[in-house]
Amino acid sequence: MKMVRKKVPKATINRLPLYLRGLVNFYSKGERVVSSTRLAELIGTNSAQVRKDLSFLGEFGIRGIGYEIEKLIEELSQFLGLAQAKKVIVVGVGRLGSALLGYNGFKERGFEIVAGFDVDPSKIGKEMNGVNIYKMDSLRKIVKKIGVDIGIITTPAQKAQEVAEKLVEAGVKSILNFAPVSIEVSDKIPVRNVDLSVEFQILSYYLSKGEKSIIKRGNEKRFGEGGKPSIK
Amino acid sequence: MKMVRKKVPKATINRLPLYLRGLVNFYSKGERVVSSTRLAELIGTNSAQVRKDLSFLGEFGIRGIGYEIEKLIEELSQFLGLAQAKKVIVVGVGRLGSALLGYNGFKERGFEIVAGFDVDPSKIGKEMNGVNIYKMDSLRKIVKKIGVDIGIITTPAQKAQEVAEKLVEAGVKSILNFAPVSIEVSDKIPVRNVDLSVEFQILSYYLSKGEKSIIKRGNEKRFGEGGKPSIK
DNA sequence: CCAGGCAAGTTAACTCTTTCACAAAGATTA
DNA sequence: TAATCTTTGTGAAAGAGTTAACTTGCCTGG
Repeated sequence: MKMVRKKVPKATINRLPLYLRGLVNFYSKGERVVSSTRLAELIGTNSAQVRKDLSFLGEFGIRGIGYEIEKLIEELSQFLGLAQAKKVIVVGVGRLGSALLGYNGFKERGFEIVAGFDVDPSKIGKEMNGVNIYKMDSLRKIVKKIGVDIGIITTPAQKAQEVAEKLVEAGVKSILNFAPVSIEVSDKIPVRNVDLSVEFQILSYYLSKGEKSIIKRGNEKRFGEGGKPSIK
Repeated sequence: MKMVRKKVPKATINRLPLYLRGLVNFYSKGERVVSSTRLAELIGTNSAQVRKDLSFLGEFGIRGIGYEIEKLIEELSQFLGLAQAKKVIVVGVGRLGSALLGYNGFKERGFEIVAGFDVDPSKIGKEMNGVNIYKMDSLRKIVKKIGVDIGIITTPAQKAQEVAEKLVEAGVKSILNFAPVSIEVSDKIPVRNVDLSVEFQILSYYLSKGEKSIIKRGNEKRFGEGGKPSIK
C-alpha cells in the first residue's frame, strides 16, 4: 500500500504503451479482465515483470482474478499523459513524412497532425491527406498560433539539426527524429530518435550471430544528445 | 593474448549501428581518426561506454591517439554482418510500405529491397520505385528463388501475424514488423517490432511529466518469447 | 463461515549495464 | 633515453532492471 509512487524505471515506461496496445485490443474483442500472465505473453515477457511494472502506477488488480481491462486502460492513458490530444507537425513531407501524414492510427490514438512543412515549392500551399503544407518560414508563426506538442523530423540528415533548432526556437515541446543522425537540443526538450537503418543493422547482427558469437580477442592488435542523460 | 568466448551485451549491440553511422559521417568529412570522447558525444553517452563497447569486439584503438575510422568501420560492419548485402522484401505496400520501398538510404547501407507484396489487385503487377509488386500467393515461390534475409511487415495489424507465419514458412530469415501488434514466430527467427504509435506515447509521457529528456532509441528486441538470443 | 484455489503485490536475490578510476602503451618533446 | 602527454583497455564498484519466490487478499464451493 504505497501512497508515494516511486520513480518509474525507463524500461517500464517503454513497456507501458505495449500493455496499453494489447489491452485495447483485448477490450475490443469483448474481454473485460486479464491476468498478468496473459498480458505478459502479449508482449513477450513474464508475469512478474508485468505485475512489477503495473505496481509502479498503483494497485489496481484484483487478487485471484486479474486486472479489469477498462480500468487499466484508463490508468495507463492517464499515466502516459494521453488524456488530452496532442498536436503534431511534420517537417519534411517526402516519402516517409507523407506516409506519416496519412496514417490514421495516430489520430485514433490522440495524436493529431495539424500541419506539414517543407522547402519544396511544389508542395507548399498544397494539402496532403487533409493536412496543409507550409513553407519553413511560417513555422514559428504557426507553432505560436496553434501550440504544438510534438515535432516530427523527416528531412534529410544534413538538415535535421537545423530543423530541430528551429522547432525548439518556435516552441515545439518535444521532437521525434527520423533522420539518420543524432540531434542535439536543450535537455528540457524530450527527443526520441528512430532510425530505420539502425533497426535493419541490429537485425543483421542477429541474423549472422551464429558465427559471431565466439569472439577472438587480443592476439594482435575493437537523446537531447550531448552528454546528457543516456537512455536506452 | 586471450581467446575467450565473450558475450556481447545487447545494450552494446544496439549502440554499434549508431557508432557506425557516426563514423561513416566523420569519414565522409575527411576525418581519419576519432577518440572515444568524440564518438561518445555523437550518440549521447560517455567515453568509458564507448571504449567498453568497442572492447567487446577486440582491441583496435591506438593509445594516445584514438581509433582509425576506416578500420573501425570495417570491424563494425564485419561484426554486424553487414559485409554482404541483405535481400529485403516488403509485405503491404500501403503508405508506409511504399515509403520504405522508395528510401534510398537502405540500398546505400547494403539492404536491397528486391520485391513487394500486396493483396490489392490494383498494385499487383505494377512497379513502384523500381521494385515489382507481387500477389501474396507468389511469396513462397519468390522467396525460395531469390533467398530473402529480411521480411518487412507493413500490413494492417489484423493481418500481421498471418503474414509473419507465411514469411517464416516461405523461408525468410528475419522479420521487421511495423504493424502495431506483437507477432509470434519460431524462436529461431529474429524479430524486431517497431511501432510508431508507441514512440509517440513514450514521448507523451516525458512531455506530460515535464521530465528530463530522453535520448536514445527505443528499444528492445524480442525473439518470439522472452528473448533467447544470448549464447552463454 | 471455512477451505482451497488463484492471481496480485512485494521482497530480495540475481543479472545486466554503466561508470569510475587507473594502469598500460603509443606519441611527442627535449 | 627519459619525461610527459594523451587516450585506450579493463577490473571493480555502483546502479538499473529482471526474476524467483513468498505473502496477501479476493472469490467460489461446500
